[in-house]
Amino acid sequence: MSSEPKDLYNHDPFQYDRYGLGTTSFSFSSNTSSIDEHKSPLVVDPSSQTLHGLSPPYMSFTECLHGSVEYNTLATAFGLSPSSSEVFSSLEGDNKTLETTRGHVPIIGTTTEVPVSTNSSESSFSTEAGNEEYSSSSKKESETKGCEDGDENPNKKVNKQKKKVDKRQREPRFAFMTKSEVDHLEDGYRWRKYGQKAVKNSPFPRSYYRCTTQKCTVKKRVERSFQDPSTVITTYEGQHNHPVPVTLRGNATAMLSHPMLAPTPLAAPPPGFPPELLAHMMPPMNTQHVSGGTSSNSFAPQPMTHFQQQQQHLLNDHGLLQDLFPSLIFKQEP
DNA sequence: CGTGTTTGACCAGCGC
DNA sequence: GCGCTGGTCAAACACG
Repeated sequence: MSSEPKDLYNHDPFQYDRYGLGTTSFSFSSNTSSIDEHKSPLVVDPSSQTLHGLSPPYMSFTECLHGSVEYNTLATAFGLSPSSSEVFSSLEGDNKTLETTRGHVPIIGTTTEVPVSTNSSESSFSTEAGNEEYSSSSKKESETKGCEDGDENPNKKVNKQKKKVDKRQREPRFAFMTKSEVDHLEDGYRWRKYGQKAVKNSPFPRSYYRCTTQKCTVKKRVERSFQDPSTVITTYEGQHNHPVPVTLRGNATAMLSHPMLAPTPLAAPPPGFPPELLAHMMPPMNTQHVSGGTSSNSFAPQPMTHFQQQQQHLLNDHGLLQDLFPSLIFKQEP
């Protein structure tokens, strides 16, 4: 952790791991139609302590995942299984570190020690299921529509804001936590910071970023856990509708950053999934140990797009991932 | 000059 | 209704 942030910033997330700084926790959070817009999917961090197995209440879950990132484990993690819910529901009482005033998203699963690097990576997944339709309860949107047709609103700000809001749709959100001294982790995409706000009960501000690619509405929030300042919580919202900018040092990050490289048979993270997370997810994802269990998994089976299939095919055929991450375990073939 | 950051202001939603 | 907070805007600014 004594490395220089600047240096780190210029490296891809995988290198964080190599440098021993990339302990990452993840939290998926697809919006549900029932989720209020203000129910931030932000990870409610059980804190790194939990993730590090220092907190007894969560040990069972961690234990269960520890050393065995079975696919069904992930399935459980993503599947809103009762056990998981129980585990993390307790977090709410214990720790409101990252709980927003408008709501929070419990972490419903964890996985640890994905063999990405020599360092153990510890991850936690969280999701709120479903995201098919945008709840009409979104006041912003409804209002926008209401004002859309006839407004020569003198207030330009309001006008533009409404326009933007009008475009806004229910986007899948997910978050992950990373042990890093760098706030804004390089994930392959180009981001433009459009805001920063002080976070209640936290000395660390929250930064708002937007993908700079035209037509891409993906946003992300970055904040630092005040309980564990070494932990950065990044929340992504939306899906990239474009490839990763090619300028990316030509490394694996660029490829893995591709929005379409995230799909998995069971628990597909939203497209636009950060490579950092993918680095952790890939192995289990490619593992075909899909336990039949969680068919009710609400996070699941996003049908692959044509492009996704192409990418998947490419990876499988040429073993690109294996080449890039020889340390990863791929069980794609029997 | 283009791109990205900073920062104060504004708006909307929620809880009391 | 009011205050608080999250989220966003946009002008000013910085930088290569």
